[in-house]
Amino acid sequence: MTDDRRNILVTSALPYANGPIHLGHLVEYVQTDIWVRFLRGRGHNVYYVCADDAHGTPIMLQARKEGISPEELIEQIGIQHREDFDDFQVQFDHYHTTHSPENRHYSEYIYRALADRGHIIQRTIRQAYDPDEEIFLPDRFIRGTCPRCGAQDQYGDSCESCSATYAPTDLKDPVSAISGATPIERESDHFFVKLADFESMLKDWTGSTGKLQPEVRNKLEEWFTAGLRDWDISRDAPYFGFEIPDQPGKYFYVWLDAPIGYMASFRSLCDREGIDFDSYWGVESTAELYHFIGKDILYFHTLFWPAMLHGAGFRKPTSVFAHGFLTVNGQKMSKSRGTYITARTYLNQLDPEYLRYYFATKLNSRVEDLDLNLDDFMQRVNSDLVGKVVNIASRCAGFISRRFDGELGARLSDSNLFDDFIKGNATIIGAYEAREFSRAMREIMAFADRANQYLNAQQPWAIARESGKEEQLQAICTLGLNLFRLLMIWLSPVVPMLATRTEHFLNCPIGSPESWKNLDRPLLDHRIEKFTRLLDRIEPSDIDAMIKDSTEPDNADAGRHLSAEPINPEISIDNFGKIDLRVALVTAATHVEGADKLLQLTLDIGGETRNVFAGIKSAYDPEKLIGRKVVLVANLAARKMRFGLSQGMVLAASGTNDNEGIFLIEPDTNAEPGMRVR
RNA sequence: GGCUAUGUAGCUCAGCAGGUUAGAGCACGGCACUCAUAAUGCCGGGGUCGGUGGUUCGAGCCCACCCAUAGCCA
Repeated sequence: MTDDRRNILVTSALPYANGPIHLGHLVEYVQTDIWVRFLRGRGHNVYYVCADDAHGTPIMLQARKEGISPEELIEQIGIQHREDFDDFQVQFDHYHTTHSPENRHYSEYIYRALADRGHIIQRTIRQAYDPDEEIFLPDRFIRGTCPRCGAQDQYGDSCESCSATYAPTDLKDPVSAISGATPIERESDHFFVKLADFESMLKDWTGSTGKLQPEVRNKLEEWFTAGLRDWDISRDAPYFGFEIPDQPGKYFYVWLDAPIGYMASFRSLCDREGIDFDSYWGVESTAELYHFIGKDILYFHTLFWPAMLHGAGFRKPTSVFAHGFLTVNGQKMSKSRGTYITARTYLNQLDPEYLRYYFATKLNSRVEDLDLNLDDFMQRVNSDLVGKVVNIASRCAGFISRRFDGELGARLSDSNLFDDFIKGNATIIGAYEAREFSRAMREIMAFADRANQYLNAQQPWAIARESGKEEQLQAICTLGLNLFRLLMIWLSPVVPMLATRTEHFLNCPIGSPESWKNLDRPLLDHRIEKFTRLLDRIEPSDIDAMIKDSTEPDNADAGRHLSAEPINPEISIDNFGKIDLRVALVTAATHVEGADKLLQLTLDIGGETRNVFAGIKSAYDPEKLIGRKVVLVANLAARKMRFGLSQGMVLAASGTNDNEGIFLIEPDTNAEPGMRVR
C-alpha cells in the first residue's frame, strides 16, 4: 500500500422519514458502502455517516393521517430504515436523525452565522393558504388546471402534461390537496439566503476541486449563467421542524436542516468515540469530505450547501458524487407492475449480496441511470458469482480435503498465472477508487474466467487418477484456491458476507486491511476447512415471489379507487344508449411530436378510419399497439387539439394518478372491428 | 418550453486525439469435459453503432437538426 493513510468522511443522502427504503434508494447506499469498504480495506481511516431526514410538511401530514404524532412517525420509520440498511450490509459508523439536538444546534449556529454576516434578508411573499386547515400550502399540495395547456389535476409547480413550470398562483381552479378547499392568497414574511453573495466562491469551488463530475460541472455552469436567486429558508407554522431563533412561528425549511444532518450525525459519532469534529469540518481541515447523492438533489448540494458551510465558517466538501436513477425492467418503478420493490420485500426472498453485486456491475462514476433487468439480474449473478467465482473453489476443494486432508501444497503449479493476477491488482484498485465499479467487476470476472480455463487445461480430475502425481494435483488445486482467494479479496467490498464465509473456508482474512496488504503472499502449507456451499443460485421462483409481493394487492387498500373517485349519480339505460361504443382495430400508432402524453392512433372500425389522440404514451409502446383491438367512443364530438383533430376516444382504466398505470380496454379475441359494445 | 445527460447485437454493457472486416458477458446453436451448485472450456450465428444532413481522405466517436428516455428549472 503506497498511499498515505487518508482521513475521509463520507455520507449518503438522508432518506426521507415518511416511507420505506426501496431498491431505488439502495443504489446510493450500496454505491457508497462499496466505496467505503474498499477504502477501509486499503487501510484508510474512513467514517461513513447518515441519518433520517425527519422534517417538513409531508411528514407532518402523513403523521396526521395515521393519527400519530410526527415524533412517533419518524421513530417508527427510523427503526425500519436502520433494519433495512443493516440487512443490506450498509455499514454506517453512525445513523442519526435530523430531529436531534445536534442538528438543532448546527442549524441555529449556521443560521446565526449567516445572519450576522448579512447573508439573510427578510421579505414579504404572497403564498397559497388553505383557509380550512389554516396552513400555507407547498406547491406540491395544490392541484389545479394547467394555465398553459389546460390539463386538469396538475401539481402547483409544473404540468405533467405539457411540462410547463409556473407558480401555484398561476394555476386555474386550484384546490388544496389536503382539504379540497380553494386556496386563498396570503402574505407572510420569509427569510432568504442571498445566494448571489457566494457566487465567486462557488465558481471557485466548482472550478478548482477538479473532482466534480463533468456532467455536474456542466449543470452548474447552466445555473451560474441563469443567475443565482435568493433561497427561501423559512416556513410558517404549523410546520414540523426547528423554530427559527427569535422568530416565533417561523421554522427552518426542511432543506436547510437536512444537509446539516450530515454534520449532526458526525457530531454525535464524535461525542461517542472521541473524534475531533473540527479536524473534519473546520476551514483548516485536511480531511476529505464526500457526499453521495442522486442527480435530483444536485442543486442543494452544490450550491446551497457549500454556500451555507462557507458562510458559517466551515470547510466545503471535497466533492459531491451524483448518480442516476434506477429503473426496473427498463421502466420507472411501478406499483401496478410489481416493480416498486421495497428493501424488505426484496430481503424476504433474496440475498442482499445478489443486488449489491448486480449494482456493482452497473455502477460507474457518471450521472447515468441504471436498469435492474430482473432476468439479467438472475442470469448475471448466477453465472458470475456462482458459476464462475465460487465454482473455482468448489472444483478444487474436494481434492484438497479428500486427498490431502485439507492441506494446501507447498507450491503453486503455475506461479506466472498467480503473478498475472497480482499485476491486475493495480487496475482493479484504480477502478474502485475512481468509483468505476462496473469496470472493476469486468476485470475481476475476466480473471475468474482465466482461473476456470486453467483448471480445464490442467484437468486435475485426470491427474487424480494417475498414481505418483499427488504433488502435482495438490499444486494445481493450491493454485486454484489461491486464485479464488484473490478474487474474493477483490470482491469483498461488494459481497462482505460471502467474503466472511470465505474467510472461514480458507482460514485466512478476506477483505480486512491485512488481507489487502498481504494480497501477493499465497497460502501455502496451509490448512483449509471442508468446502460447504458458499452461495446459492437465484431461482426464478424467488423473483416471481418478490414481484408478486410487490404488486399492490387488490384487497390491500380495498376501496381505494372507489373512495378516490366515488361512483357517479345514477343514469337511465337511455342515457347509456346514447354512448356509441365500437370495437376498433389499431392499424397505426405513432408518437406525437412535441406531446408528452399522447399517442396518435389510426383506428379501423370496419369500413371507416378514425384518427384518435390518446393519452397513453406513458404506458404503451406505439409499435406494440398495432394489431390490437380497442374500444372506441365512436359518437363523441370530434375535438381539435394542438396536434390535429381527434375523432373519438379510446377506453382505458386508470387510478386518479397515471403513475399507477393506464390499462386499455380490449375486446375478446374474435370481436370484429365495428361491432357495437353494449 | 429551456437546460444537463443518455440511446451500440435478443438482454446488460465496453469502446476511441476520429483510422483497416465494431467488442465482452449473458441468452441461443454445435462440440469437448465430467473435478464442480446441469457448473466449466472451445467454436459459431447475430448489429445499416436512435434518425436525417454536414465536416473529413476516412465518423459509433466531431457539428446541426429531429426522435425517444431520464433529471433539473430553486
